[in-house]
Amino acid sequence: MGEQPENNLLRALRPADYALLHPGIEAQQRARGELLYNPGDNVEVVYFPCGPSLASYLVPNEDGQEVETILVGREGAVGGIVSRGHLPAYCRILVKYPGKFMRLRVSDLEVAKAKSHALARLFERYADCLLAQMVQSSACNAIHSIERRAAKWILSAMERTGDHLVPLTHEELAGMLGVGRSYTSRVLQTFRQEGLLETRRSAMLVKDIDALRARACRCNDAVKMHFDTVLEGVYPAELEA
Amino acid sequence: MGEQPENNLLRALRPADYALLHPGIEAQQRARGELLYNPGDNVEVVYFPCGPSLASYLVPNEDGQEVETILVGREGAVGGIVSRGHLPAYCRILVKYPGKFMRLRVSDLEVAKAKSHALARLFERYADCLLAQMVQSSACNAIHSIERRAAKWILSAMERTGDHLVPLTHEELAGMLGVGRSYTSRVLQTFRQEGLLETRRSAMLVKDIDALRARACRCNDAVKMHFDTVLEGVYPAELEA
DNA sequence: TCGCGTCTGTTCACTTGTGAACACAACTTT
DNA sequence: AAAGTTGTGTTCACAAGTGAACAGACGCGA
Repeated sequence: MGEQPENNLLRALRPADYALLHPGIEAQQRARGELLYNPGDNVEVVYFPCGPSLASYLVPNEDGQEVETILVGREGAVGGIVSRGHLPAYCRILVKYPGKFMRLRVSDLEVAKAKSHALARLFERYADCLLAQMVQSSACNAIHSIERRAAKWILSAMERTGDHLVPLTHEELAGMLGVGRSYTSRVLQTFRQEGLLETRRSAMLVKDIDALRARACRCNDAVKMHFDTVLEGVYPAELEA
Repeated sequence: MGEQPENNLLRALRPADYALLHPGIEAQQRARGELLYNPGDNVEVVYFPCGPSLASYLVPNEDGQEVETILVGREGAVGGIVSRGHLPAYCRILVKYPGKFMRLRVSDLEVAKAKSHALARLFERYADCLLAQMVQSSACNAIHSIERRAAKWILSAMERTGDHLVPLTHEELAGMLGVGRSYTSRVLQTFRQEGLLETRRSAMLVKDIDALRARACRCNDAVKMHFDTVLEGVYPAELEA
């Protein structure tokens, strides 16, 4: 595994630091819906989504419903980022968009952090961004309409996978947002009528990104700015988006 | 400052570890509404709320509105918990309930962490709880009614300050939840009619905690369980609540 | 004790979102 | 090609929440 993986955190490492993660780090293919952690699991492995892969944090609710809080793609990683492992996971985390993930034992990562200050700092910075993402998500859920949140969600899925076709049923989207399915369909209908997107079975095809952005809340932008500030000069420039 | 402060994190430290925080750590009195950090500030100081003091994370919105995401009381601390300092703050944090705060430079705390593994572990564990709190808040805002969230908020303020009288205007409560004031008044009216609480000017007096708990969502309990699990045997037993 | 600013209770017309329901379309399996 | 399963579009009666409005209550300062 000498070549650069398509993950911003890993690419931000200098070769010497990246070398510290070998031979423990390895690429894995993960299918849609696959579980990475369940609440209560001991977190012993960290996953780095590569390319278009996406992971999703889900919070189980008392009545069995699950709500998504954040998406993590190539800009980050999941598993022991804050806890540094060996603590029970609070959320369920699953693969929302299938593809390649780099996988590493948390304990190996901690050993590497102890050896390289720069590596440790990078993960601290990312952890701070993760917190920002969650705080923003909390505020967003409190005050933004379903329409704005739906638009935000579609955009962020699209931007991270780099594909205008977002594979997602109305039901799933509704579940992510924690809202009713029929209303989601209605929102999508208005988007469709205004030419923002087309709907396919189990997917939607974004036609007019700018117009869709205008309907979405700005929460993602706020978080992206924090990523830029905190990881400025850490991520290689061409990956900053 | 030899005596034990009324903060769970600090009390969980063995004397030798607590000694590492001296002489940098000092007690301060902070007034209601005082600002601890603004977005973009460099976080150079960590505050430990003592006794009934409360700090609150606020996320500014594009239209100037601010939404609260979490409250932090004697169970925790604010400032550089995850970022470890020298990164710009993402949220505004202010004093929601006045009182004593222990104050320490983040850099001094980091030096102490480097000297004591147990101390470092304690803060890692708390950081993980903080994340859990935020994730839960996000989910809660997405799916729980204003009534349930209002009840939750009042309970958690009450439990942390240990006083049945919660000083808070309807306007403030509405602001915290990110909702309209008039609806908040209506919710409080029904609580009052059912004998759950009485309303005073700029305050509410909780009369029937159990009944109020029944109207609140269980989000706080879920988070509390995580605190118990993660900090089990770390916090002294008598402080675990 | 008077006046003023703030907080409260309540109303009203309106928007947003719910949840169940049902016909139909699109894929899958055999 | 038939049967079954899953997703879609749409309706409907209803619940939850908004935001402006206003009268009056409270408590402070002069």
